[in-house]
Amino acid sequence: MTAASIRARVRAEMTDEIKTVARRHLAADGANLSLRAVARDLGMASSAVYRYFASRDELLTALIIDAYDAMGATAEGAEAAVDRDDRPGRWLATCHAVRDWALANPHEYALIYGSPVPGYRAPQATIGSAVRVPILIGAILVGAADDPGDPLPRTLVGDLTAVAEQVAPGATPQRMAAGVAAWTHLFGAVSFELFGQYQNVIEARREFFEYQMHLASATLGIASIKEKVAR
Amino acid sequence: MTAASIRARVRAEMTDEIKTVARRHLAADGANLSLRAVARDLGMASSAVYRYFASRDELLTALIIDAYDAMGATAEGAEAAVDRDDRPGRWLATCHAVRDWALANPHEYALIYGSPVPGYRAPQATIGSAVRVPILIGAILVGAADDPGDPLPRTLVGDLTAVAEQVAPGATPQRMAAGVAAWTHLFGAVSFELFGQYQNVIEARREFFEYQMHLASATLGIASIKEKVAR
DNA sequence: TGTACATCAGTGAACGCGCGTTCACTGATGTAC
DNA sequence: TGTACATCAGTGAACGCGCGTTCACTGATGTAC
Repeated sequence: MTAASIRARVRAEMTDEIKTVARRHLAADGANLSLRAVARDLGMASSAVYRYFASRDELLTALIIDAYDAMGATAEGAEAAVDRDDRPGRWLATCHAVRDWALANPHEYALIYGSPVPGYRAPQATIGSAVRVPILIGAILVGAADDPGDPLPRTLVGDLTAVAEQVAPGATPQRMAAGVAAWTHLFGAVSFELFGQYQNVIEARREFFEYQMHLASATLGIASIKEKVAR
Repeated sequence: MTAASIRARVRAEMTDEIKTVARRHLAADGANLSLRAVARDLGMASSAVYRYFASRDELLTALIIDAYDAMGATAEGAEAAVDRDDRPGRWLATCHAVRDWALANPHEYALIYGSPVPGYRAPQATIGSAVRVPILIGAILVGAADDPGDPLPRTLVGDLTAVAEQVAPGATPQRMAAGVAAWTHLFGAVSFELFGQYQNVIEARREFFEYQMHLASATLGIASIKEKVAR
């Protein structure tokens, strides 16, 4: 029995090692990652990798799930460290955690938020991990003061009620719309920075990001910390 | 002399044909476009393509410039059709033009706004075309009413003054910051829609996009058409 | 505790394919006199 | 208008490389009695 569990642990370690090397290769090859190159780096025959992953796509899927989970965990940790009543603080902490993780792991970020890999279809299994940051944002906006912005058009109420059920039970559809917009803006900003659109445009990247996410929090309707005091 | 110009025209047509076929291939291969496959589709030897493009990268560059120009031209056309005094209308027309073009040409969009192609570095020559939409947005916000949002931190004034000089001479740094934020949000929204992040989240895509860009225009400080009346 | 068998990790060769780029060449089209 | 030469588009073979996946296999490690 111990023997079996040792075998299992060794197997898990080898699996991790393959993923680690594969992550390194993302930098050079992007999403058209080469199994053979990974095996070469590990000093093993390319066929041996098939003991651990049934195909290249399965390895890619594992990397994608790991990336979502790593980003999600970092964001959750940063957000949890902020006073529960300080919604703007929680929002900004989440934003910075996402951006910091992306800057530290640009190729993994590109894997999950870049252009889709041609010929690759993400399986359902990735969703649970992909949704961690959205859920975090949802939690921040539930129960905040009045709905922000102009009223939500009738055509959108259905969609956003459904989203709220999944991600932020109790949020109004209108605030949920602001949440999805803020989520979109957040990842738009990180992608622009990482994908080079700010080159020769913005130098004070972190400051501009913070200012931008501050503007977004106004749209979210949680801009002022005074809300806390007022209650 | 006519003979020479015929030769030049035939050459230009062949160049276009190669690019057209290459654009078709973007769908299948993404940015790791295959010269040989393009040549095969054209019924010519792969070496013949080298009469027209010195390398695969040069073909890619041509496609990138064309894509920026096509998107820029569409956006300019749509924006020009709106009453000059109607800033929100001009902004929304620009947004919809960008989105419509992206939906109609998803792989070209991915080429210019997706993850960078590994090993490819865009030459300076692309900048002029890349900047057409930013310039359009700049023109919309120049001369609008008061600065929107909270004051711009001192650390950002330099960057945004420089941007304004390039893209919207006369705009204040603070409004320019709102402009860059809106630009970021616009392309963030289009990328999320195209890259599949709204799958099973938002069904009424066009309506949500419009609502989102309407929220963004509030941040831009041009939300209300009343501004026009007030003057 | 010792032995027979089953499981598993890893090998190395092979299949069948694709790629970008170069090079010597042919033949048609243009240019200059 | 006719001829000699230069330019250019396109060919086809070759170089040297890489890829994902399969398959029969060896040898070590575990399991059951």
